[in-house]
Amino acid sequence: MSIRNSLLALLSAAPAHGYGLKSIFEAGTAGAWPLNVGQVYTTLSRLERDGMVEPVEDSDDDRRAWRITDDGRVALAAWYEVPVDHRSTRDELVIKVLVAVAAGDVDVAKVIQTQRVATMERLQQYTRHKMAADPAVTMPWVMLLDALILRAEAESRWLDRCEERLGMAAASP
Amino acid sequence: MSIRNSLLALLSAAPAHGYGLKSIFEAGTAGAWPLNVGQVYTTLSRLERDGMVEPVEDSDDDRRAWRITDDGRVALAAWYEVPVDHRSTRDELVIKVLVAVAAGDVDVAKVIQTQRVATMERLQQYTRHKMAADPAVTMPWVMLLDALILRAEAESRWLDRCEERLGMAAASP
DNA sequence: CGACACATGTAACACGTTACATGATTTG
DNA sequence: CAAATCATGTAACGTGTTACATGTGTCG
Repeated sequence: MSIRNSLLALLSAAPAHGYGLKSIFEAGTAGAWPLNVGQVYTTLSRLERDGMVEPVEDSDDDRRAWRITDDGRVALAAWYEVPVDHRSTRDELVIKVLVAVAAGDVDVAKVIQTQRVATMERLQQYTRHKMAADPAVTMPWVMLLDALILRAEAESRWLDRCEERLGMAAASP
Repeated sequence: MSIRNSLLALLSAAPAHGYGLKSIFEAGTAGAWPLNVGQVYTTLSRLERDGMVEPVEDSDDDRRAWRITDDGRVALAAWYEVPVDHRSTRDELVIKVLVAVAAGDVDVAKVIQTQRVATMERLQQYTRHKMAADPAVTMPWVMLLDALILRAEAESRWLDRCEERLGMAAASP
């Protein structure tokens, strides 16, 4: 629902047309998540179907502009008010490790090691980016980097802890 | 693809039937992500269509057991070998905050505050669970708790940092 | 006997993703 | 003029999710 709600959010500030929404979304998320234009149009159709947006008629323009409806604003407010809950989001790394343990026939230590190497490499990349970035750097870009760094650090710590726990379990039956 | 790959992973250890896979998956992920049985059957059909699994014929049993194929093992190995990359996964919280900033007409501080309250509450819950859990507690359950705690801590720190940055930006144009 | 776990499956739909077709406008 | 950007849209498909229909076995 992230894209759906994002479009709604961007339209709440001002009406816009499909292509514009793509640009605003990508700029606002620092280009981290490229958005296929086609998806914007399909998502807008679905939002219209659900009464969340409506076309703005303007005979002088062959582009189709969209406006958020009152129902749309209600849905948007709900998105902002209800906190994100990670328990309900399946985390692929956690699943991968837990399932590897459950399966029993997998070299979990190797999986953890592979992941950690990648995570640490990325962590260095992010840090380098942040250093290189002058204070004049854009807001979304820094905020995104912060998020990636903190997440990578947490992940690295989790991997360490998993290794410990699995080592202990292997030592004592 | 998490469920798809998880089923493949569980079948790599031993053949199993649909209902059994549901149970093993849920036990292996500490009940955190309940799996609708129907989904197991649809996913198995798709895996069969793609040549990843095949039915085990056994006339003595009216249940349908499944076995992983060689192609399935190749796909599974790829899953284990390719590290998870968070840059490609859209993080709903990050999107929400960045989009709120981009939209301009949203009380971002309030969104951050709401999220932080929820995050801190959950953090306490997790910690309590961990304390209550005797050392005899199951492996997947502790590993999952570790993951949730570390993620919540990282999230809380990120929210703090966002608040700071936004405060600074508001102070100096 | 009734409730619950075991067991299989289908139908319908949600969102997300890519590829494709098509054309106007801008800019080097 | 050619290439890039702006601009709209459709078709087809992928995974995930829920609701529904249906039946057997077991245990208190």
